[in-house]
Amino acid sequence: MVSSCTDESSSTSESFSPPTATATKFSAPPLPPSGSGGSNVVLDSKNGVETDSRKLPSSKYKGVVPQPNGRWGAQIYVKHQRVWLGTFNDEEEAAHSYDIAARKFRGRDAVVNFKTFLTAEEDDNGELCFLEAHSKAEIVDMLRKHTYAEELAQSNKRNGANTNTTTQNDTVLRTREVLFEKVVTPSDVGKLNRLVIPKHQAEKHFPLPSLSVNKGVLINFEDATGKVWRFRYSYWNSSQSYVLTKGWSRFVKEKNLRAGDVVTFERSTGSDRQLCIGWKIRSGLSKNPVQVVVRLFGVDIFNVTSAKPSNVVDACGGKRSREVDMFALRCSKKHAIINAL
DNA sequence: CCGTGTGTTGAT
DNA sequence: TCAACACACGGG
Repeated sequence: MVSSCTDESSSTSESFSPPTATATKFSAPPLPPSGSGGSNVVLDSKNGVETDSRKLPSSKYKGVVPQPNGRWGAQIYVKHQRVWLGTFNDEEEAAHSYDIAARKFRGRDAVVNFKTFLTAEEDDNGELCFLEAHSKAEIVDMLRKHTYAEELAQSNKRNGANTNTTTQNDTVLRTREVLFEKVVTPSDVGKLNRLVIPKHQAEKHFPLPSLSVNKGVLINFEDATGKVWRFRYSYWNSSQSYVLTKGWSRFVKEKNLRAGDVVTFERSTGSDRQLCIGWKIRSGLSKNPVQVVVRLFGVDIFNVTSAKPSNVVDACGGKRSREVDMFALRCSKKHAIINAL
């Protein structure tokens, strides 16, 4: 079940910026009175040592931290930054959430609290694919909202119901007609948060209803992972150009698009005629050589051009691999690295 | 008012 | 990376 996911661990930087929500639905916890209040000091009967009761009990689980109200928080560190995974009533629940995140962020070999669920081959596959099929941000969001189990179950349910094909290989069956491609410019991936669509292509494939010319319309595009991207599409009189605006920068960020990369606009040939969007690293500069550009914090460190014929590095809707970042992780000072190179 | 989750620090 | 700790912030 190779499915469409290529990139080993996939994904890069994503924004995990859920609103500072409160405990979300779930069952209201019958909280123990625990030290929400006073600054009492308790005497430990065994050794007569003073123990401050305010001190929170540490968890035996990795990635789990105590909360002042007796609940447990889960967190994982990625690229020197903490990613908050939510708060939970049970220590174990928090630990499990950490495990899931660890697998998503660090792959199947991640060190986790409960080895159990990551050994099986068959049963586990469903979860592996599920993890593959969702972005890190989505997984984190599910964990924080305590909806992971539910969504996983639903996903499995869907797959189980469809006996017609293999597991998740509908992406293989789904054929797409390429409408056009664009080599993105620096400004397409810059701070302008817009992608200019060549006029000819725009008018040919994305005609704007005359009424909407000014306000623009929202268009959904599905990427190779099945994720749907919604962009505002409109015409800018000032520059007399068609552009994708709102939502575009998210795509650039998640896919880590760089100037020179190619964005592909496709349309499903199926009955749904779903619009799709794909991307590849650099265009076939010259026919075939594969170009491996190693970038560190946006700086091209080196640039290997192999003799291998296989054309463009297709990102498969996944995300640009980040070997370099893996390396970078080990160093604390960005500039130190750059200078060192 | 209360809990979450961030800011921060020090240790591994 | 990681957990401990303090507490600012935001929801109710």
